[in-house]
Amino acid sequence: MAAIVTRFPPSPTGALHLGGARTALFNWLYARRMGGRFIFRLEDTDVERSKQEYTDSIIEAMKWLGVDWDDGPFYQSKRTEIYLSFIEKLVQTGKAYYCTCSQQTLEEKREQALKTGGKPKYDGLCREKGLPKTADAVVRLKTPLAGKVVFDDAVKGTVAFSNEELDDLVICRSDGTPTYHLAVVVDDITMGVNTVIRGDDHLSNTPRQIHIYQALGEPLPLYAHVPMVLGPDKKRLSKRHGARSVLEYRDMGILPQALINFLVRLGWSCGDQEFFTANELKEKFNLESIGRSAGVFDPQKLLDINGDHIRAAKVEDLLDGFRTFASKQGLATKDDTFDLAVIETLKIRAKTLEEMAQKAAFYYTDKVDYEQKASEKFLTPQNRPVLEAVVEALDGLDVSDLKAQEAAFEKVMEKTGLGFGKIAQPVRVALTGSTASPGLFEMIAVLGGETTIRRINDTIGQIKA
RNA sequence: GUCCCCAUCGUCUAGCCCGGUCCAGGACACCGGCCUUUCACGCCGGCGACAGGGGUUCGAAUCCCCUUGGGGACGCCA
Repeated sequence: MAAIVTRFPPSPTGALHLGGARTALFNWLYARRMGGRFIFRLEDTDVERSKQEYTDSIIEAMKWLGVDWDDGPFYQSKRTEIYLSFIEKLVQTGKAYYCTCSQQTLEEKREQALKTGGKPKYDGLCREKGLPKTADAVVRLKTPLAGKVVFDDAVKGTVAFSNEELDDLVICRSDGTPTYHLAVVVDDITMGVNTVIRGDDHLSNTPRQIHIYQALGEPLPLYAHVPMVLGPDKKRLSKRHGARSVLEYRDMGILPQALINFLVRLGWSCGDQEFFTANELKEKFNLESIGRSAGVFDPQKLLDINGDHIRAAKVEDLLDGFRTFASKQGLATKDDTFDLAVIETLKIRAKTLEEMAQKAAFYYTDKVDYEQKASEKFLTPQNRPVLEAVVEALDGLDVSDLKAQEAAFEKVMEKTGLGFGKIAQPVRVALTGSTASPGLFEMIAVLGGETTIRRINDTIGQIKA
């Protein structure tokens, strides 16, 4: 059996969004799983809407996700001659013909047909005219008038379309450029693509493309039409649903492996397993377990799985990302040892890298900002002696020794007659400004004895007697 | 309008192909509780679904039909 060849062919008319990213992932994973090849191609035949900046951002997104391709990127805009030769061949063999119907006439006919409840399809006016090539002529494919197109889709099963539903589609525009259907088919044929995994919005385009394959006498690829990704309102994902671009998720502090995990699990399953690494996916992904119905994108679940991936990651692997977000928030991070220790205390508490950096702010500040509620509740005159006792107990102590810290706090408990919680909270607020933070001992160990004592003394100084 | 696709908890899904082990399992969210120095993590428990109607069958979430609902396509866009 021939090696599997898949491809991801976005059109650079916008950024890479979640739906597209999932399609890319499926194709990539399937090629990897089958030991095949994965091709990356840019369908930029729409000169009006295609932009270089979109191409750049799509590539950036692919790289960020770690989706590597074996061939490409290919640009359709550079392959015009190839398409033209195929179009020529189709005309030559009588499988296609020139058509001079004006766009306006066509548009009117379409509207008329829609109004009277008919099918808005081309009426085949020029089909048998044998028109010569002229400046404003388009080329249309001669679609079979009867019979049906039947194909076995890897996710939808057997799908059939009656040819009577289809019309003679334009394969070459009057300006001489090929249309989408022609270009895709020619590309897939010439690039050896034999497995087409794409959104099921293409399902009804498939019979048209099959006709092109057949007119060319080429074998069909295996089709796998995956269901759409919908927004929370059950509508197709679009700009209205908030953050769309893959890169925006990166900028929110989502880990690429988490986004991959999330996206693949949206529409594909492996029993009850929820957590996957990319490598695991390369071994397990298959076409059979792709679901048949559309799925709603749930940001909450993305956050949750991202938290799982943060927790599963080694602190070293989180370092760069953490620093990016920390500096974005104006934090001056320190040396590796310190920052790594910070991450260690925060990784089970953060759903995103952004959140982690926010929670880390107190580690890097000189002046702690006390939350008003926390301050009112815990930085009270009654707690002043407690804080003084803590300073005394911690003075000169090696705080990296958690056992020693514990012993020191026990001394404070004895001296004040208070439970640990009563002592910990004021200290926590003094150190972080907040009532919620990492564990007291681990935090003090990271901060160091000197900083800890200085902060508590600062606090004591601010408590009104 | 026509054609195509789809239909299990609010959401992602397992189960469906090869009917009985499913008065339907897991996860997110939500609600309790435990753990505990706070928060979080973790653990335990709760809430919560086979769209409706007909068949077929001893028996249907699983097979068939219809209805309804949702999505998609119908371009000299991709």
